Amino acid sequence: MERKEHFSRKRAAILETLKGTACHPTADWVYQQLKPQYPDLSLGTVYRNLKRFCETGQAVSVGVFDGFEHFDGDTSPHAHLVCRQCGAVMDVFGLSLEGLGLERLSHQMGCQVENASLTLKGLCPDCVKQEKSA
Amino acid sequence: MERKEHFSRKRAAILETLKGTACHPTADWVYQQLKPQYPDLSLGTVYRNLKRFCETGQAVSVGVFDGFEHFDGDTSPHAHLVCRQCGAVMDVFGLSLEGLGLERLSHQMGCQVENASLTLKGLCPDCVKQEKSA
DNA sequence: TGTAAAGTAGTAATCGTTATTATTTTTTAG
DNA sequence: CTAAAAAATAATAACGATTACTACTTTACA
Repeated sequence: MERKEHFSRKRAAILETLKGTACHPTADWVYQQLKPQYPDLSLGTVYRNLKRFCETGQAVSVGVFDGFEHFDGDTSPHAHLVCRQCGAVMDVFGLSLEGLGLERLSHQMGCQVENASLTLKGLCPDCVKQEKSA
Repeated sequence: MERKEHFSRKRAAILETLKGTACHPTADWVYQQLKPQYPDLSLGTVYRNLKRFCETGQAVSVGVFDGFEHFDGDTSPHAHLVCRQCGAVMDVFGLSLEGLGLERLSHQMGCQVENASLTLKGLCPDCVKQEKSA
């Protein structure tokens, strides 16, 4: 009596595209990437599957920036940098939240912390260069 | 030849409401709070002023959760806990990002970090209690 | 293959947010 | 104390990312 997943070709392609990029794409970006290969792909399908991946833990939402939700196929804990100039979202590794004392704090507050996300805002390397040369 | 700000009564009331609550409200929440006292208040005015406060540094956006942008009148650096059960957004003080080495990292990456926000997800104290008693 | 469950395409609907325009409020000059 | 200019607002329409819906297609499995 258990639900059986029908793993479609398009679902696989969406997940593969998400896992294969480091650009933390929006639903529309994934859609545009796959459209040439799957001309009858529907944008709704991309939205539905991205949402599903987040629920099943195969992906995470990085957040909503400038009105667009960005996704990440890398579910390992790491931070992100959002560029205020070009809107790019980049991985930032090497910032461990282990030493912050989250466990002790959640015990003190009486809450339950299941996830911690660190988001930096500023300028990406490319936009830093452009600003210097200007 | 400089622009002069006309500080209206409603703008002051919106900022006061935002500064006077710890609930990290949405635009609509602020609107509902002020509606009894200002019956002709327009929701657009609340949106416009909240956006303006963020631009002028009088407030910050905590992020978009479940489709609603949440604001905070406390611009001092601190983290937030978003409850997945009831949607509440709470302040979390006592988590300093000073020791993470952001400066060294931004120098290594060649980027420019202007802001760092830490957002925790899980259960707020109230929902932890409810879950225990269930 | 055949059948039922799951998935998708195409389109309409939803709804938080923003833009627009006429009107009102605020500032400041005379 | 007026009055004109600048800024702000109310009311409404428009926008656009996301979701819902329905008929059709694909997948899993006997």
